[in-house]
Amino acid sequence: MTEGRQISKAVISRLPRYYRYLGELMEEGIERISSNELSVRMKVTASQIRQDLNNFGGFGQQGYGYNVRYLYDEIAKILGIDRQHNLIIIGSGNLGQAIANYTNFQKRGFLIKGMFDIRPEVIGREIRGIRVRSLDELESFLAENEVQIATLTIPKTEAPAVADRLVKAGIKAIWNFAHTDLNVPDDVVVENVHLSENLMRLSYRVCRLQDEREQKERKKAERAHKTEDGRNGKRS
Amino acid sequence: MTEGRQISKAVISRLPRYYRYLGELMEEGIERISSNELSVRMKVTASQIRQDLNNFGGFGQQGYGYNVRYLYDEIAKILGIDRQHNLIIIGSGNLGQAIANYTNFQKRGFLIKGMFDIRPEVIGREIRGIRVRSLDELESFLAENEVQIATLTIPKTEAPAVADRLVKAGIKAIWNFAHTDLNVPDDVVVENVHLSENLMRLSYRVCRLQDEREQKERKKAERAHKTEDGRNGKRS
DNA sequence: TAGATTGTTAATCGATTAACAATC
DNA sequence: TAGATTGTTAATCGATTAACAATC
Repeated sequence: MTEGRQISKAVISRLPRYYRYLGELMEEGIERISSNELSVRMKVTASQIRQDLNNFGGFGQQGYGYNVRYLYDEIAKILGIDRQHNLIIIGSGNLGQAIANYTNFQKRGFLIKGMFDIRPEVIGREIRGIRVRSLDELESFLAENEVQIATLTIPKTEAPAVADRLVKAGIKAIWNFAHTDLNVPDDVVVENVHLSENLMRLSYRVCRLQDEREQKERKKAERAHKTEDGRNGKRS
Repeated sequence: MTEGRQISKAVISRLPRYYRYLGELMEEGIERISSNELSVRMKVTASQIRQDLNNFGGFGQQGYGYNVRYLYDEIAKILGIDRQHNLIIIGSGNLGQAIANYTNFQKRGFLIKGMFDIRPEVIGREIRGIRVRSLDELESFLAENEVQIATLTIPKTEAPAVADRLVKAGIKAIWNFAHTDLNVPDDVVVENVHLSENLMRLSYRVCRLQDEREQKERKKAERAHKTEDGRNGKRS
């Protein structure tokens, strides 16, 4: 991995997708692939693939292409999913449970060490063998357990205060599902999953497509109308 | 709204965030705001805000700024969240339930018309007053009900086949939570929420920050070592 | 060796920021 | 009117694509 200059955010956000496709190739038993073949599958340019990968070093071989397994492992290293990440989930509602139940995360080295909630009726319950603790225990738990990542699946009203507590307790990263932005120091990573914003983008695109369809139909109707006129009036 | 040329994806993806901040301003009772004030709150440049908004027309007024309420409503129109969107949820697991239970979506005009599953033990259950139907009923349900959007909260193995059925049944948009890409015709919108990819980006950033910290400490240790040498050896 | 395909430089394209005239 | 702030053009910056020499 070439040290030094910053790698652009756009490149990073594409890496997990490369990783996913390489995983699928491995499942298909494909051992090598050229940037061109991969570009067809992924619907991106071969140039972009080569450019992206060369940010981290030469993983390919001229005249051969890329070794699928090797590239897969290298990307895992870059993304840090070869290491173990300990995480806690704050908010044991449906979303928190969905994450706790998604076994692929544990497979990728993301280990759920604890779950927290403020609702008395859920505290003490077990979800996939993880006990739901009272949020009061947050600080003492973090003092005793090494945890890097906190998942925030709580209402937006509670999120900023909890985020502050997490930062004070030394958490390194927050995976934020609350519908609000969090203010944290520079050395704390926040990755937002704003589902409602995602749904609005979907809405925009649906509406634009609908508008297009309607416009097309209007034009069609207009043309039909003109032909009608032509029939009744004079023809050139 | 100025018709014509395509608006860039980057602009669209920022609109929901503007919308969120404008909503908060309204709650605070703020009636007008300048691009500069807003830029401070949102941590973007004022130039970008003005440039973004002017893609859709002049919503502001020189010497005054923007009327919060007016801008809020205009963005809602652009995003199409002033209209009603009917949706179904396919997969009634934790993630599907989380979406069904998130009342803000209904508030924004996204109405959940039905839920579907293949697991016999959940079919017939009610979630927030919505009955979980067998996936076998999908086509007949869509024939009888006007539904634009389908939310896919099912395993990646099932997703492509279900997506095909949805497209055939005339669905206009898929909100895809399955960890796979879907192949659909051009006139069907897909918005992906790939949580595992999001988590990998988080992992990358955590690791880079950790590496930085470690490097700093190493340098510090080196410096300390040199000083040590200096003490024992000669000083200039 | 010849053919294939990478790694990398150069060219293009698009998005962001700066600047300022228009105007409320 | 003077001051403020937009709308918009121009300048800069960054990301994507094309091209090709290097090399397996």
